[in-house]
Amino acid sequence: MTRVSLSRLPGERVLAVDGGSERDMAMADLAAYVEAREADAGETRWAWDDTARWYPPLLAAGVRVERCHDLRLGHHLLRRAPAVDQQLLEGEQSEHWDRLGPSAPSAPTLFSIDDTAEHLRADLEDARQLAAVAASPEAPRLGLLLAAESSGALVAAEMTHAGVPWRVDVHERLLRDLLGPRPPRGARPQRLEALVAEVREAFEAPGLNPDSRPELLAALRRAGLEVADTRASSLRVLDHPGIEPLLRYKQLAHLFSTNGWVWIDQWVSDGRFRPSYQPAGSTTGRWSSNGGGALSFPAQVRPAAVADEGWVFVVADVAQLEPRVLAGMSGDRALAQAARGADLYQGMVDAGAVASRMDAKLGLLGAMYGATSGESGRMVAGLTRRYPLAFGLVEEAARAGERGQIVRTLLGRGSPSLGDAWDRDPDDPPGDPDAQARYRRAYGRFTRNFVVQGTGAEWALCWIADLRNRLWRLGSSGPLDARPHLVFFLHDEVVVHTPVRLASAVTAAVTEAAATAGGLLFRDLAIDFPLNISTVRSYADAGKPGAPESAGDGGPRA
DNA sequence: GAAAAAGGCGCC
DNA sequence: AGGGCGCCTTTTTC
Repeated sequence: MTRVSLSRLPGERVLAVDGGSERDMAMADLAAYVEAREADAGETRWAWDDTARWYPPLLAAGVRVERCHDLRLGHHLLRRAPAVDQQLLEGEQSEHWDRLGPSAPSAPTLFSIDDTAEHLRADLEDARQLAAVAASPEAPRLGLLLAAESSGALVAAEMTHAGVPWRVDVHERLLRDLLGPRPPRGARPQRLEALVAEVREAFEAPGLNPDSRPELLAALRRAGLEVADTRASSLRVLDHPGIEPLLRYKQLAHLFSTNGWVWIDQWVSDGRFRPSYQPAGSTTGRWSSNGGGALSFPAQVRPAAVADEGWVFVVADVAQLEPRVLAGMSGDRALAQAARGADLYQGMVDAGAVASRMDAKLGLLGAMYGATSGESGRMVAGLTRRYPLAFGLVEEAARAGERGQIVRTLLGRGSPSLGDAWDRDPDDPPGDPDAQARYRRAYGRFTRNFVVQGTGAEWALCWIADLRNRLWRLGSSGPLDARPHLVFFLHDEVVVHTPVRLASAVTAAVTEAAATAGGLLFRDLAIDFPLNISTVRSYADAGKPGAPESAGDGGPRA
């Protein structure tokens, strides 16, 4: 494996450092240089400051990169990793790496807005990170985590580049059916306007703006309805003729503002929905999204995600990812046994641990989220005796958090400190013992969930990293644009866009990648990660039993 | 008048 | 007194 670090130099130039040799080239020659090295051996690992800055222009030039080391992600991760000697990360320019945030998705990628990032020496930081990992007692796990994180960054850039196939005509028909024709800028669609009229009439409140909470609350109270807030769940239980149109209004208004015509204009181009992903954007290591709303891909508009002609989606999600991860990381063989099979909760019932599936779910979710009362809290107590290792692990993580200690994921990602979380709530001074105790308990719930959610994110990273490699090999005989590729990923779910003839091979690849991820994380303790997999023409049809590729997309096709 | 906060909803 | 996010609108704050 050859490591080549790439640094940006002033004046549109790039410095490539390969072992002892340095090469200074024009930015315009970069794609050809990278392509040549990739074609040559495929044994190069590129080390660069930020995949989101380097990779999109390479992809645009038709260059695919096999593997990389994302120094920004690596630095951020190692800085918070308890098993890393922090002194090894310090040195020339290290404070710049400390300050490096994610690059803006819309920023021009070839021209930096951040001057300091322009002069960062990637080779210096790369050497520090390698030394820091090598010196750690957890070097193998940290190495795996950095590799997975960097692969994830490649996946993110590739998914934005490829985009989710999007039928604007299907989406617009859906909007028209529900809302009416597209209204002029600033106006409500016909159907919404009609519902507003209904609501105003029912509450005898002419001029009421249902989007205004104070106005709406006042109108509800005038009608004799005692309600503390205007949430749909609070309104649903009320008995008044105005409630039904109001709920309908809220639902459609949300569709209109969040995934309406404006959203199409902004996020769909050339028949592709291109959200922006931010790997490790959440402190637990989960991805976040800073454009397009990839984290809430509403079911309402999924019918518009339709595979190209002759192509299909293979959609896969993991059943009960986090409980399975908890079984693996705690080494709880009883819970691992319950996880053998498609339904972990049913496995717990079959083992006689709980009376019903619902109890099993309540207990496990309560343990992972920190429920203290109610049905969920009671189930936790009973299940702790049955699964002491698994429940003990999250309990210990919560105690550590309450003591103000850092916790870590299986591969070594550290949680943010209690102090770092303070600044979210600056008017909550440490002086008030009551407030402080509340805050510590809240932090304990966070650390409790952190270890499971974070390790779940690590499993998912390993999954998509391995899947990416498998998909590439699957399509190696065909031309670039005929290869199966990932188009969407969200925590425990993937969508692969593939030519029909490769769909069954993709299904196998997704399954094998899940097994690989489990093996990487949990080694000897075998944990099952069963997938729900559908092959569909439209994303909306995924997960429906007995909805094969023949299921329609609603579109007019021959 | 712009920025920040808050309420609400969507996803896992 | 259940974790993590983003985004939209209105309201509040500076």
